[in-house]
Amino acid sequence: MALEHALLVSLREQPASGLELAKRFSRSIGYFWHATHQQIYRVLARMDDDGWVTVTEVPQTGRPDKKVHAVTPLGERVLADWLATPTPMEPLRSELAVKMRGASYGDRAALLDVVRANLADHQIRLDHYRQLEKRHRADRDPARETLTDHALDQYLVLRGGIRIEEFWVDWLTEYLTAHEARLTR
Amino acid sequence: MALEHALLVSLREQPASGLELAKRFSRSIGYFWHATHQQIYRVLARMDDDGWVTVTEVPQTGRPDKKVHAVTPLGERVLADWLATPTPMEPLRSELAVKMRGASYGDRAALLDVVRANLADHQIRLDHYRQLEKRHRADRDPARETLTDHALDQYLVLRGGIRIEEFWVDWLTEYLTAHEARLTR
DNA sequence: GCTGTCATGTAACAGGTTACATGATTCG
DNA sequence: CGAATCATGTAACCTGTTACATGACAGC
Repeated sequence: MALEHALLVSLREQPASGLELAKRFSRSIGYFWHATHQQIYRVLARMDDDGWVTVTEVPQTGRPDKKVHAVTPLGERVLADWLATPTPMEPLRSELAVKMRGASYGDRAALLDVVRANLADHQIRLDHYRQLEKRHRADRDPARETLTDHALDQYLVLRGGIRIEEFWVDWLTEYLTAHEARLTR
Repeated sequence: MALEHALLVSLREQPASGLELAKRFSRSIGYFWHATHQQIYRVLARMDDDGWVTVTEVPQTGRPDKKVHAVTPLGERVLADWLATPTPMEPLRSELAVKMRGASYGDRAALLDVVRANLADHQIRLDHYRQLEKRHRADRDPARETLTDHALDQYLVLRGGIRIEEFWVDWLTEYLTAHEARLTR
């Protein structure tokens, strides 16, 4: 039950419509959380019912009205409480890892191709995140002390995104290297 | 829909009862996949219906009978097909990361404690995995060429477990260090 | 005219979690 | 005698995914 809270974080940064939230979730927050618009609409409706957010219909020219959601004082309290409660350690869940482990029960060459495709995807995403980091440094350096606490948090979460993609690139490379060494023997 | 396939991998390594599988999932395979016994029983029943596994009741002395599941030729084909199909890149989903990002909307000191607790958990798990790796090396080194392909896969997935825990330890340490530096300023 | 974007939603289903239930045996 | 372990399961619920639906405007 964390999508609610992820939405609260995003809405406290900036009130938004359902679709705007969905777009944010494929960017920054999306380093570590993902949600489709259908899911977001459903949860937003519940949050409105529970009084965590208020909804304001904003008319627009040349496009449909949008419903802008903003966090209420109750929502702020709910978020603050959640932030202070311990989070149990979450295990990574990876289909690819299961495939790598079971490789000998199928066509290994085909599986190595699957791994290569995933490696390429992670490499692209890593490059993208590194671009973002570069832009961030160009904006702020060398006056790092001027960062607000929240901007520092955003930066550090981006660092996490970079690190997780480095994990994938390094690990998948290790896997491929070990098996390619065998094939040529 | 990957629990089925994870179970097939585990059952090809060694036929097992539901509870035995649940235990394995909190160990080796569990580096990257987790499942409770309730879920495993439900999925095993479906796999039996679909003819992917056969069930043999094995009487035991002094404890309840167990139902040992073994993979059928059909199950083997299903597994091999699955192994050769591409896996889309899976985003990491982390509640802790959302909290770190939203830290400024709550009590930051409390959140840093939450992060510290998670760091300690990951450190313990990393130490455990490193022990396993050490044991593995002691068993096999320096005759690494004698490893079967499957044993190599098992080792490389353990390497992934080590790498992911290193990711957590390094990243959470970076986060704490950056914020602790602020507090003492 | 077709495709894409903005914007909101419904419905059905699949997957995963939590709580509860049963019954025997072993260990302190 | 009580607690823990082995072993299997049911039921209710929550979360997340996929497919489908609507309607208007913008750009090629």
